[in-house]
Amino acid sequence: MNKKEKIVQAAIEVFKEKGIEKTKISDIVKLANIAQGTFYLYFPSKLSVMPAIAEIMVEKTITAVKNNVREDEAFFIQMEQVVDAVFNITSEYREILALIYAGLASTEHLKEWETVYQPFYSWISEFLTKAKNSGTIRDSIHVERTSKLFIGLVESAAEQIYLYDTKQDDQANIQKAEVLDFLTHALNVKK
Amino acid sequence: MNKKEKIVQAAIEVFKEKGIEKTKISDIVKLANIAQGTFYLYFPSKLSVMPAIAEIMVEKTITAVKNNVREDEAFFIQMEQVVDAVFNITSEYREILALIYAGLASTEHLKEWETVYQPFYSWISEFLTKAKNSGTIRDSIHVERTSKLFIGLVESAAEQIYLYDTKQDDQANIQKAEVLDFLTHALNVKK
Amino acid sequence: MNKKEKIVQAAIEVFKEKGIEKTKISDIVKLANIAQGTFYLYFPSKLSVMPAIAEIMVEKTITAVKNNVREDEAFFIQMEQVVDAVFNITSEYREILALIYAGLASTEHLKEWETVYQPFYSWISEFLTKAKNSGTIRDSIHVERTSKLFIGLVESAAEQIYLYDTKQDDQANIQKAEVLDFLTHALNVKK
Amino acid sequence: MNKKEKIVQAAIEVFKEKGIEKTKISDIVKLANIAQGTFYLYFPSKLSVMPAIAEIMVEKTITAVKNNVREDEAFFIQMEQVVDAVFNITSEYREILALIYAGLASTEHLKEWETVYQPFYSWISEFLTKAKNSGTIRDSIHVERTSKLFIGLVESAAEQIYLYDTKQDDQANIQKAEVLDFLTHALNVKK
DNA sequence: AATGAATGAGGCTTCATTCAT
DNA sequence: GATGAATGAAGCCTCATTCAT
Repeated sequence: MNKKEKIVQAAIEVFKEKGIEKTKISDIVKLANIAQGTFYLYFPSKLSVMPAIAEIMVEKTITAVKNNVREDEAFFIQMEQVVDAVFNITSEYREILALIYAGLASTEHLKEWETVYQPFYSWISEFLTKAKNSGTIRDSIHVERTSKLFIGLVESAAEQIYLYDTKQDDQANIQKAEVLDFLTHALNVKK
Repeated sequence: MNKKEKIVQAAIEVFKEKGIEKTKISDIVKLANIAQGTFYLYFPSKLSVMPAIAEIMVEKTITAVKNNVREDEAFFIQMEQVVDAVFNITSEYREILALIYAGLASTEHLKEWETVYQPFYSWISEFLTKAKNSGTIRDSIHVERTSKLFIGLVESAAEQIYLYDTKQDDQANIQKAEVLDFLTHALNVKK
Repeated sequence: MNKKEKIVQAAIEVFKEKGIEKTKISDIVKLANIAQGTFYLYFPSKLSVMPAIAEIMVEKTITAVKNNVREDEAFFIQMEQVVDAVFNITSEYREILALIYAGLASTEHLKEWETVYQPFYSWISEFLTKAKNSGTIRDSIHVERTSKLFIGLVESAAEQIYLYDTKQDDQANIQKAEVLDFLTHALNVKK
Repeated sequence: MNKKEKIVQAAIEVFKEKGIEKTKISDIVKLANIAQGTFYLYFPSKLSVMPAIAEIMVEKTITAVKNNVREDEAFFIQMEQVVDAVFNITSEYREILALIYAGLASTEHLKEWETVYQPFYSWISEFLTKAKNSGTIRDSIHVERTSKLFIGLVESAAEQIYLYDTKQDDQANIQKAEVLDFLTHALNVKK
């Protein structure tokens, strides 16, 4: 692994562990096993690592979704699998997700966010397009715009559970079911 | 205005201007026109001001929603008015909202978030309950849980436009229409 | 003594001792017996102390000259006393003088130099005016401009001895005599 | 051009641009278009380049003086030509001259200064010797010592104009005339 | 000889926090 | 309660120097 990747990986770990505010650059380089000065060859500041981290997280999310969705299943089941995957990722990486919002929000990197998310939007768009073409969801769906609402809804639902709630698990299942039901109606899914 | 309020107002301004990470307590006290030491009589740290800010913002949101919704209108129209209000608030206070997420996320104050949001959830819950009782939306709706999805959906949609997008206005209207349509189906709204 | 003066005095000492390049701000504050952070309440950097030091040095020079010149002596003798005073100051504070040149030269403070020197120019101007009025020096002398040449000549002569030469003392006396002779002719001094 | 010369030339440029204190070795090698490590094959430190620069400047000065002085002119005219040449050099290279003083002053290289200047002193000595032998200047002149005063006077006069003054040109001519007059009397020049 | 990525010691600077007034 | 000058711990960041290629 090259030094830049090492830094990003280490930053993810440390941010997760201590939070952004309390993370020192010395923590990152220690974990990355490189010299303090080397950090500055690749990033000008602690926060400038955030977009790189965000990119990786979106990649992870897309990969998880792809891996979780069975090609041969019905749309409704696949939708459930998407929701499951997003909930799982949110659960596993909630600290990092929270800090991505924080990190991107507290800097000028905000504008990069949409770009980073684009591949996920695209995947969901195509997912919806197929269902729309096969008549599984209502024909009035605008797939691009709905893909953003879809992701926004599922992620905010997952965050409500994992980021802000202390309780979990059973709550998560209820919330998932609710989201699915909500989506089923919203998209007018034929089962 | 008493000193505590002065601090909160100044903190909102400065956070908005410079972001949380880069805001110094000295910036806040300078704008609040009080002495450095006075800050510590009211708050133990920079981030401990966040819940107070969040509270104000949720109050603003609820007030805006209440003021925007006409009692005598049909549910569908009212729903549109709710969406409008949330979009407006998000547009007007997007920096502060972003920093609230950032500020709460980057601290231990996260758990206070749900508490702070509770009044808004309650209001939407009641709003849905009335519609459910009058048969305007499908009977299978679980009002408490759906209120959270409802708010999560609308806010994430608004954020997609105002926080991350550069373009606006026309985009906003399209997004609003999309959200309404999405909700109409999700809730099975009878017009 | 207030903190600012303390810093200037300490800076003179430390610069003298270690040179500018090798002086750390921590050295200055240690000697001034103040906290590291206090330094920055008064000066933004190590070099920004230089003009304050230069001012003090010019003051010292003027004082030394004034104290060394006997009111009741002939102009030629007084001129000798002036040269003596400048040579003495240069000898005693050669490191500081060298670093003033260095410090002012290596920054943007260069322009302040003339302002700082003005009082010395004025004193010599008046000194020459009296001699000119009493017919002791040639009438064609332009006192303001000549005062600058006078000081430039004497100081560069003194620097040649004390700043750059390793040998001293006997050299100094020869140089002084030479300067005096040079000036005597330049000004056409009647003894 | 070999690497060593490249370094010296680049150092002159960068020192001129940013001042000594703020110049990094990385700046020099960047401009010299060589690798960081290569610098150390030729110089042990940033300041050790200074004597090489000083030498070049003195060479430039002597060359300028030699080129400007017409063999067949009267001493007084030649003296004017010397003053002109020194003023011109000071005007053209004032930043470098300032940094030479600064650079040599702030190190242990100070002692090398006199050595570097020796050729210029020698040239002026000989210049004065000829005038003395031909009876053009007073017989009491000690040529070696006077050469140093001569140079010191003219350079300090030029520096007062070009290093520290903002105004120029017309000022320069007045100052030159004053210096000439001063010297004429000091040396008792017969026209 | 030349390179330039990597190093890490150490100086710079900030800024939360204190406390005498 | 209010003040704000002073503090100094702590982290940032630079940049001279090295060394494997």
